Amino acid sequence: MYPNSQSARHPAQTLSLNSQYFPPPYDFTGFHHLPGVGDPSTGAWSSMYAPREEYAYSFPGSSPSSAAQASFSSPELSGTPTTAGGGSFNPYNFISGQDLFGPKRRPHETVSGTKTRTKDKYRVVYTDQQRLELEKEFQYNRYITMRRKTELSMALSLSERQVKIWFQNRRAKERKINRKKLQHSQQASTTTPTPPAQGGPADSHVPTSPCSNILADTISEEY
DNA sequence: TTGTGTTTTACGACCTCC
DNA sequence: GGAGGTCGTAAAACACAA
Repeated sequence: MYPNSQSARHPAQTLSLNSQYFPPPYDFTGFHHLPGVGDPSTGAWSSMYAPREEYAYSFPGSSPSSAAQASFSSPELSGTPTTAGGGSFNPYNFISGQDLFGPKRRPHETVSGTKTRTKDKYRVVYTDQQRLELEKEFQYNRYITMRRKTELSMALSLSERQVKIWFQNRRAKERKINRKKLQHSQQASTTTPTPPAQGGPADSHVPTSPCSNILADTISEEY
């Protein structure tokens, strides 16, 4: 259940944060609208793969950041009441009415009679900027450290709990994707006479990164 | 517009580790 | 015992075909 429990618990502590990290182009199929964001050809990702020290958060308004300055035209930023940015991103004030949860769990109320959820909303929709920064961190390290969690929560106006859960959900998403790829590769291997190559297509996206061991262990668990 | 499938937040249950 | 992991799931948000 606990892949690589030795290192996965605090994986970043075993990493050299100054080491270079060149992850592969990432498939942002999960993002509904990220116009101009995430396209390696535009250099929008150029900052996200920098070593952590060079990757200090610098949002528009503080200092230029290519990724952070990407233009957002999604309804989440332009029209949704939960986002007050409207295009001008303020890292500490771009989700009015959000992050009402705080680090501690809020009292629950009954939803639909049986389910308990936090009070104000069943769930909020994170802005593209928030997801982008979370994704950047995820690409750097599948497991966030406490320090980075604190930094991210402050930078993105999310609670640490939200950041933690986002990473949990993100890892679950990756496992799900890997399972699908594995199923497809297995189906292909059963329908075609030629056996699949070692490490199959499901592995092709795994970056060679400081966290590659963790990734390898995590992914190998799936196989 | 509406029905339907998928993705995204958020949680509870249960587990391991320190 | 607390923190944080996975897993399963609920429901909102979203995409898209008809």
